[in-house]
Amino acid sequence: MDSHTENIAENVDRERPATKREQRAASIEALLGEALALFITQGYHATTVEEIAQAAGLTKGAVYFYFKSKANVLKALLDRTEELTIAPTIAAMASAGEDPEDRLSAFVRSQSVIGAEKTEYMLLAILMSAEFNGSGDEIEQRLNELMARMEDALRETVMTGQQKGVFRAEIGADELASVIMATNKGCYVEWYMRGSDLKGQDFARAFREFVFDGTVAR
Amino acid sequence: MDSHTENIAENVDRERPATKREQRAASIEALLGEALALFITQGYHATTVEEIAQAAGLTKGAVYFYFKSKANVLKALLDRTEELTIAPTIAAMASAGEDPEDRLSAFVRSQSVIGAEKTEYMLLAILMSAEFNGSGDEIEQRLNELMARMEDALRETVMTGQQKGVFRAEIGADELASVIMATNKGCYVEWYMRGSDLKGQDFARAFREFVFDGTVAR
Amino acid sequence: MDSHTENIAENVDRERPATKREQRAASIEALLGEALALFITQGYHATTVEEIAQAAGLTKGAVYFYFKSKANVLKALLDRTEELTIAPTIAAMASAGEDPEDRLSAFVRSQSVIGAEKTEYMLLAILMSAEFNGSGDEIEQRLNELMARMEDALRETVMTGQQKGVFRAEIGADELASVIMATNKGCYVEWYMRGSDLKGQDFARAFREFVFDGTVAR
Amino acid sequence: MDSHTENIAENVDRERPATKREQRAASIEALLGEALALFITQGYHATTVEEIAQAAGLTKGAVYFYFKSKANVLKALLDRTEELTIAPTIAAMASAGEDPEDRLSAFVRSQSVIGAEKTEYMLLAILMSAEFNGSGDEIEQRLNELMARMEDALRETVMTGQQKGVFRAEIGADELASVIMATNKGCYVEWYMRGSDLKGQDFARAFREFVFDGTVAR
DNA sequence: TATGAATGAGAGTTCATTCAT
DNA sequence: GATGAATGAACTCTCATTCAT
Repeated sequence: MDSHTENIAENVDRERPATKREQRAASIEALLGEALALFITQGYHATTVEEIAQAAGLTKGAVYFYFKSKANVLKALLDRTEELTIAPTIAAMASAGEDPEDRLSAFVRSQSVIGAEKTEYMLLAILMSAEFNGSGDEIEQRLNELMARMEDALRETVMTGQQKGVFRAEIGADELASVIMATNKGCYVEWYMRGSDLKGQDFARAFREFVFDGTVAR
Repeated sequence: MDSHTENIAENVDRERPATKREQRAASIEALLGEALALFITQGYHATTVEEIAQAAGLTKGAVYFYFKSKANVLKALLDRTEELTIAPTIAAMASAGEDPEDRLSAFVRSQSVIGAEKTEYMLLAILMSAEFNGSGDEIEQRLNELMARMEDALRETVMTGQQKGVFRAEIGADELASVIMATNKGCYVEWYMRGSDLKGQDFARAFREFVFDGTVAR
Repeated sequence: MDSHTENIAENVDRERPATKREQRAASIEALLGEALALFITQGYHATTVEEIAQAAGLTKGAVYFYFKSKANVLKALLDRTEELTIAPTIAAMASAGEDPEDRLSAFVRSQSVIGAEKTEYMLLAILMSAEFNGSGDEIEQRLNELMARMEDALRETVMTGQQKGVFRAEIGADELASVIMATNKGCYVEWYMRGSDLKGQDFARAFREFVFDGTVAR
Repeated sequence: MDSHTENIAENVDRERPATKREQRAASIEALLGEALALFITQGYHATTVEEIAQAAGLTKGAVYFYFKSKANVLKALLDRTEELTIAPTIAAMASAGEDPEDRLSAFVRSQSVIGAEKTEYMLLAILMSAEFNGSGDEIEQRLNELMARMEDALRETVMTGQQKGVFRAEIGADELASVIMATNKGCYVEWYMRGSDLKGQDFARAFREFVFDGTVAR
């Protein structure tokens, strides 16, 4: 229906959208995009609503019109993070079959790809986890749930691998899974902070080898 | 009760220091200690000068009397971080001899020990790096130098190891060193955030194995 | 009772008006009704245009379409207040003849009846007088005129009564009339705020006796 | 100790107080005084913290330094209201003996005197009651308690008088007491809004006669 | 040595209002 | 006839900082 309308009005001006629905979508997209970039580079608290609005070519009021509060902007971004990064990774692991090595491989590959394509969303979850840790905020809870979903899937895979004798068993599953996650998160942050100095292919490969060599029993 | 204690512990009264010099030192110590804990748990920006002062049993004015600014409190803590964590690790690597494996081992052990004993200082450097990243602040510069000293030492060791054929050479030294640092930092943060759920021995060991198995050529 | 009225007014469908004129009238009626209730319970400034609109099942824009401004909504309500409460009371006094006691009685009865039937409109005038007092607003002027009309009629009656020797004369007419008005207003507000705890008949009677016994010479 | 100091430093400058304690007291006094005037003339919500501060020759920050929130400024004023107007009136009634007429007389006289001397505090309670009515605010509760104390004392006196046959008994005690309070409150507001037009002596006398003649049985 | 009063810049948020559709 | 996007001014509140004492 919507696409039909677009087909008719061929050279639709995308900067000043014709319909209200389009305008709404465009504004929300602009605001979320700028907020994502700003939250990552400056942190949530150090970013002002005014900055987000101005970066999107709007005013503060527009942010509150669409999101009601600054916290809701972050929440909307976390919804996307779940959808674009957490869920795909868990799905990739699930569809990799029963073999723990395949699952770990799926995890590592999925995160590698996301790290290349959706870096910012994953980074957001990691950085906000640190910023909101211990705040008692509702967002802290949300972030914990988000990360826990991935960590749970990882821990389960690690345990299965240990039971089957393919993953190193002298270390507790919880601790091993935690170090994997730590490496994963650490690489995201490092890549973000030093990315321009590094070769992406090499960096991603090193990350994968670390996880694999560190986890698989020899 | 209090006076009784005072009578016993002759002139070393730490609660009510006899001399001005001691009082000065005690106040500074209290302020820095509380600031360290608060910066880590809440972040720098989210921590108010008032909170620091109150936690130390003083008032805001005292913070400004001793440190002139909030930023200086952090700088003082970063001085200690360098002294207590960065410098010892670099020294340990230096005194490990020429063998790259020994040096890497020294790095990994040193960080392991620090992770157990001076966690907070190292954590401070890592968390503040994230918080100040891209701020253009003078502190950002200071943090970069701090971390760079450790990363430079690590990169040099990695390069030597690659040249001698003992470290995996198919990945650039810069990228390999970065993943090591990423794992290191990631483990600090993970330990800080989930420490109570994890067995420290296992976690530290997993960290060491990750770094070793991921770095050494097979 | 209400459905009976509807049965008489045959095809007056108030929920989905057939003609635009009817729709217009229905929307205006809904908006004014909700605004009246909200201004009384929350005050003018504490009531938002959005609240009024939502309560009437419309959006903010509709309020501005019909009334141009929030102030105009109040002005429209004050027009009705004059028509439904002030004017009838003055008319009742006028048609009570020349006898001051009859006139006072007409005032007191009229206000008693209005207090039972049109409480909200009279209350609006009283509460808004307090809220806008000293604001320098145009509405303040409007409210002053509204109340002055009633107070003038009352003062004149009091003066006549004093001259004829039927009302107590040791107190100035202005002051006596003011205390009558004060009692009147006070009772409206008290009834509004505590109405559910009180017996209306008794309360209204006490009001009438206060005014009469306090005014008539013994 | 403090008075001793004052005695020594004879011509103490009261505009720029010497000691911090004096400065604190002076600032608080100025802020509360201006807040009282503004809350009465403009209402609580229509008064900004900035206005209060400026009127007292200070800045917004000072208000928050002393009171932590705008609501606390009002609460502090309500404490004074209780102390200066409610409590004295109840005390006057209590010390008037057992005779209901004496008690009513004490109430009416006390309120008359307060109306002349502490008008603003009593007015504050009355106006804020209207403004906060139905807000669900903590302050609403506080105001209800405040007024209830006076109303309870009044109702009890009315009941006793009715039982002894000296007050008119054909009207419920609750309703009679409510009309007395309504008259009382109405007169405060009327006096405040029209005071400059009226003779205070006459107005106060009219108020007293209204209450007495309306209450006492003939 | 340390306090407490006070400031001023700026944050998040609300809301009456406008206007294209 | 009515909507929904967007604005801009104003509001409450926070906080690093200064300074007289």
